Amino acid sequence: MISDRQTKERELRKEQIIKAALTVFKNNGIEKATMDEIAKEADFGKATLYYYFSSKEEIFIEILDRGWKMIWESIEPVIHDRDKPKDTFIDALNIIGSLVRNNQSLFEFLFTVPQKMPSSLNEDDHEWRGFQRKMYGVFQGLLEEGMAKNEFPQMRSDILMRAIGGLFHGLFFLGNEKKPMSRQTMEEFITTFIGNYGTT
Amino acid sequence: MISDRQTKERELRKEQIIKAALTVFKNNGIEKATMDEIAKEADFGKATLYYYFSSKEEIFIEILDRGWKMIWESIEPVIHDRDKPKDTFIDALNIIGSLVRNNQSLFEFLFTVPQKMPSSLNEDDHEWRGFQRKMYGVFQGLLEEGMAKNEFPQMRSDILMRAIGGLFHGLFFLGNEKKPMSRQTMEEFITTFIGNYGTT
DNA sequence: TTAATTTTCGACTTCATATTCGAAACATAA
DNA sequence: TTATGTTTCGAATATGAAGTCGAAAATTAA
Repeated sequence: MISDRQTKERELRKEQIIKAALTVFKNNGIEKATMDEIAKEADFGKATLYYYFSSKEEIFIEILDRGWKMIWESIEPVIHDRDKPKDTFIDALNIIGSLVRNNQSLFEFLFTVPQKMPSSLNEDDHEWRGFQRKMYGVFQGLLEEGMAKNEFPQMRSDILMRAIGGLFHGLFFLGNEKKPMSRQTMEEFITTFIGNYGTT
Repeated sequence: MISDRQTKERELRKEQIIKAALTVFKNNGIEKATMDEIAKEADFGKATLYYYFSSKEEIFIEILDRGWKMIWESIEPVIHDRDKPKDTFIDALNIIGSLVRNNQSLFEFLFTVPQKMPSSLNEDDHEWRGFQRKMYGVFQGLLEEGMAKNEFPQMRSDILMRAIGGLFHGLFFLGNEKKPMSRQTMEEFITTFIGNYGTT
């Protein structure tokens, strides 16, 4: 018999573990994010982690699923405005920028860990993959529509995507100082690099 | 007594091992780049690898040292022309682009592995670090001089560096198709993104 | 040809870390 | 209070990969 409250408490404990995992990741880097470390940080015994998650990977997957879902739900409301694709594009980028700013270590995890972990994390059939794909699709669509309207330079949209993706990544995650990039600075960059063509 | 020929043969075998390491890295990803795999690929016994290199890390360091040295020596001849910083900047980028195009997997290693491997690879006192630092210094210097001459947008040069670094990285190493980026496409991007200000 | 030197090797050891086990502590319902 | 279910845990096990060992094979010098 599992009461409502118990379910909630479990949820809370899972949350606690996830948070600890991210803390360890932030403080010690992904390589030191061992189950022992996470357990210590979460203030649980190691075996308890396995009571809540069936594996280390499942913890990571849960973080990815939640994170990408959050990203998707944050941009979803603005992306249907297809009137001025470039503005919409920049709006969406800005939204993601704010998210990153508010929780740098979560997003560093979302954006960089899958590369580093070639385990089954990257298999195509995870929920988060779907959100990621949808997001890329939307951005690329906006680029294409924007090009059609001459709001962007005429280039192969997939390559342009890569370039912008790299740019964004560089802005937020490269370099030593892990200070969050201010909205203003980011907008400056975005408009400088991709905002100098056509209308507006 | 070690003859000249013997020394050369040793060098050759080291080369062979390094090559195998890169092949394994390319085919199976960094995580599967185990000593066993590398040995199999190089067609040596595992212990033989340790006859030539004192550790796995030493193999990686040797790759990094050679690679960054190559990069440095390739751009060194052009970077002293401080007349038109932007042109010099783009020349240097193009040179690196050609190198990457000729040996994608080597440069993927050079540019992405250190991030993924937090071991002592990243300690400051490796030869390759010196070359890397010099290269960044040169690029950043060119950006600053270029800004002074209004050839680049006015921005914090360190952040602009990150952005361009990310952009370059995205162009060559993001996305699925690992086809090399053509020189033409790359130049288009570079000029589109950073070549639209001031003189020419 | 033989002795010394150099090179090669697979089996073994070591080590770090994920995962499991079984028992205890705790909570809940009767 | 007792029986049943839930949660916790540290100690043990399993696994995978780096690195070592001592002997054998190959090469060289005499």
